[in-house]
Amino acid sequence: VTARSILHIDLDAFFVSVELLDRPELRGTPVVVGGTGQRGVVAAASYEARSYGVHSAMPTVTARRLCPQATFLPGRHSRYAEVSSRLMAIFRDVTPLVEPLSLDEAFLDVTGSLRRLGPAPSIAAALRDRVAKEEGLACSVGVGPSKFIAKLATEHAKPGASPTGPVPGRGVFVVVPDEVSAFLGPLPVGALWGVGPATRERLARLGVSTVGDLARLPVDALRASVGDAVGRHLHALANGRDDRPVTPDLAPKSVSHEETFAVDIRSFDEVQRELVRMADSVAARLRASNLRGRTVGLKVRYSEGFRTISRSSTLHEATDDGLVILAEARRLLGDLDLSPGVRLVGVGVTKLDAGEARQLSFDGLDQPSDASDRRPTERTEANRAVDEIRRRFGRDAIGPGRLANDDGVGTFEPGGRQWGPLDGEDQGT
DNA sequence: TCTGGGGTCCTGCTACGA
DNA sequence: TCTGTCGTAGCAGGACCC
Repeated sequence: VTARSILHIDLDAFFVSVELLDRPELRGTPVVVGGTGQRGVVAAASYEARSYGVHSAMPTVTARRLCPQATFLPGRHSRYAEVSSRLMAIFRDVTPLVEPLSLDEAFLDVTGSLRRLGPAPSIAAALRDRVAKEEGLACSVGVGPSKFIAKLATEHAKPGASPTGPVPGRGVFVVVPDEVSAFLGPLPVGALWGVGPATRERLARLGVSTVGDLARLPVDALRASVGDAVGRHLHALANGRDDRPVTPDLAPKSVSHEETFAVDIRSFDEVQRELVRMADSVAARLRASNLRGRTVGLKVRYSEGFRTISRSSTLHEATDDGLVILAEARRLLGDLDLSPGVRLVGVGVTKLDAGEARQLSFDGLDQPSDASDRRPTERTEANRAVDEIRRRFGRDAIGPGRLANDDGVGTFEPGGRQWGPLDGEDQGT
């Protein structure tokens, strides 16, 4: 078996770097992209902002306290997606085996490209040059014999931040097969993909703090502590075993939309109104991806204790119709007590199937669909028309009647992604 | 204190049929 | 017919990732 050559590419402070392309005057200053309201979190921070202790997932309120002079930007998901698709195209020039992990990260299996393009570290360096030249963006690349080693290697390639300012990174970091154990051994267990605070705490109770400690632990002790599947997986990783292939075109397994409100909601009517918007958004995205889902899920998070509950149920057949999803979400909402104050509501769909071409025969026209009295093919036609109108005139051009104002104008915003709620006064029109 | 949004995967429980 | 067991599916919740 010949060793594989896997690259893991990670764009440096991606969202911020894209913003700087459009606002070069902010270069070299602290910039934070993320929710701008009271309940948002940081999605990305420039290395200048990181020197003040700001990091992603930190509440924006905390970031403002640590670095009040930073420029806070709300984030433009569609712009990042557009740049990301060009980056992925560059990666696919090197190999068709590109597995995007997110907008700013991907695995590349270049094993089959070595004869044509040279050794993996040279491919990595060439890719960095191309991304810099064509997109004006910096990225870091990890090279290793497996996905997991390549990903860890990237951490050693990235820039950093110290209290005195940004620290340049190596750009490319290579771990060759012979060096895997020496590379892994001293790393903290938290460096392993899949070890978060909860698992780290359990491992600490077993006296495990480094990957080397974990590798020496009997697999059965590990399974007893963290569960069967997780235990086996971590034991293999700690011993440098990871044969997961780089898989392009992974099909999505769920589609969801959730929102945290700037101010808690207590009324049933308000929650219902949000459900209309979210079900519409999820359905539109399903149709855009030619998918349909069978299990509908509802998520409600209370402010009190940050407690989250979820309810789900499985339909007789898969759907991409907002009304069907809405009806099920409403049923799941049922008699939940909303009086403590709801900070987040979400609607999602799982158990996805490819939405095969619709049967346009007259079969089944006599039965009403689950959610409305209208006939299924009529609903399909209506949904198609809505999708077409939105494609031509924008997302706000048409939407569920319940979301319209008295004058018939609505802010439907079905698919917009945000990084936290807007400030109260900006929300809802 | 404060903790987004969109995901994946795993676990524990229950119900159910063979 | 009753009882235990096993595999599987559905569901709720949690951990984790970027």
